[in-house]
Amino acid sequence: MDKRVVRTRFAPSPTGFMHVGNLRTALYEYLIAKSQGGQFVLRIEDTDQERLVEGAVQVIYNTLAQVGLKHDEGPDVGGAFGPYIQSERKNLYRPYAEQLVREGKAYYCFCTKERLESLHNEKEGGGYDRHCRNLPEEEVKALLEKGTPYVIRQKMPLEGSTTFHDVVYGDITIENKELEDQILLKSDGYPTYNFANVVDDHLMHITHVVRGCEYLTSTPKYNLLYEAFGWEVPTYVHLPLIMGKNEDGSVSKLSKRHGATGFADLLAEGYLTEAIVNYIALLGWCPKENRELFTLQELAENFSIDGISKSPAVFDYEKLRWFNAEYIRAMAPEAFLQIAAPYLQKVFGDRPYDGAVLASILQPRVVQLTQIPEMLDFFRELPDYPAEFFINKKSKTNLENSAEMLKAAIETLESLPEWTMDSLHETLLSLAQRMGVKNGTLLWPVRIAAAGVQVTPGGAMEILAILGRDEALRRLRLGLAKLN
RNA sequence: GGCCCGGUGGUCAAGCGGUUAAGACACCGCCCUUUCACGGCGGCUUCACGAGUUCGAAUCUCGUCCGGGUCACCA
Repeated sequence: MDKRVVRTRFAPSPTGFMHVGNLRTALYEYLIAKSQGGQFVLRIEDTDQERLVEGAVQVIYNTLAQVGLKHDEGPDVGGAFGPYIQSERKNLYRPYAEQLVREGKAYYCFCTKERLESLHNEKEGGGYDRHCRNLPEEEVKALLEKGTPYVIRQKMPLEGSTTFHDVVYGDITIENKELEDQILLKSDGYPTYNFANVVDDHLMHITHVVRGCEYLTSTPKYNLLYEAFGWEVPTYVHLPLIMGKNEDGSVSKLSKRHGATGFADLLAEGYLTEAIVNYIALLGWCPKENRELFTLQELAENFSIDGISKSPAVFDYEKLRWFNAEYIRAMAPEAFLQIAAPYLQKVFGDRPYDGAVLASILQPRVVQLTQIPEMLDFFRELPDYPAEFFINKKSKTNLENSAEMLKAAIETLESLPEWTMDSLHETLLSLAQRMGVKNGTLLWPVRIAAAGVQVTPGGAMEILAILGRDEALRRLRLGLAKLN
């Protein structure tokens, strides 16, 4: 394999839930690879047999596909370094672990979970006491022959320190005495995440290990493993965490209590895929150029590792909403109507509606698609409203002239040959002119009568157009009746 | 608690020894206007603190404080 080719991997464990933090990691991994003409690999890390979730792998495939993070290799698309699911690689890890045992860099540990637990409870922060680190060879052999369950642990150096380099955080040094003799192979024969990760990243020729910075302090263990095997250490890229704001003003790792944190949750709340991607790309990364709107393609063209920030970023739903609104406004009306269809269905049912007019009033106003039904509810059914709604100071309307306006409007509109935005527009404006009143004086009562609410998306003409002649006229007459 | 990382407005952030310390979101005001939006214009708020180094520090060093992460047969 050509060493110059950048290869990154997204290595999620299938939990059935795509947290935005994970999604951002995947995005950056993709962008780092693609911005340098590299390859992006998907690997499923399902070594925890107790946590398997049905259908979870499919969620990963679907999310990546929907977001547009196309992987070059993976369980579903194949590749030269498969299999890409760790459970299918199970037998491959043991020889590596045993190699380290032979070389004196790892050892069998027969301690029971109970012992470890009590150890944990006894002295706080104690950790494993390396009880089995120096068991006599005969004893190990005897225990092994008896079939005693065991794990394989890595022998950490007792003294000195380990320094590694991270592209975003620089050199980081950790005292070796802080490092626990971590488990490589679990008693069920599966490797631990840490071990499988190193072995697979090496075998799959991953050049850049990109992950959240919660792994920063365990990175020396990785390096020690690479060293033990004599493998080349990858480039580390640790990402700042995404935080959520708590009610008391403090922040902590973004979690459910902060609101929607899953990609699917965000979609259900009416956010667009492109807006989510654009927003999370900017959470912890800043482009050279001072701009914010990027397609995935444009992100790949502009991404560079030195723009990654060191400090944690608070997930701001307000900003996400702004991105969403921007994307909605930028859509072609047809495309907008298509994604809005399920929400429009709630309002109009099977009734036909003028899509063009609807899109024109909705697109500048909708921030989250989920707002649509509420925003348009007055179309579904005319609300019961008080006559006082007709009184508006700025439009110079009162109960008397509102009746007058409605009467005139009804008469004019009844004979309107064509019920379109253009003709409504022209007719109503010229009517106001003829009556010698400002536009608002005529249009306020018309809009109130047509909608039955004081605040509406769009103006009187749009509402009339969408309502259609019969319903529009019916509502205007109802309004007039309210004033007599 | 030990260790690790961070700290520019409420939030995301630019900045890499000399700037009037960008920009965006949010908020406030004005304009536009057919209500609400959109759009336009303007405003508000920031270098955590203290010592150094330097002619000069948001930028470099140290300390303090604050915040976060991590200490599993989870990943």
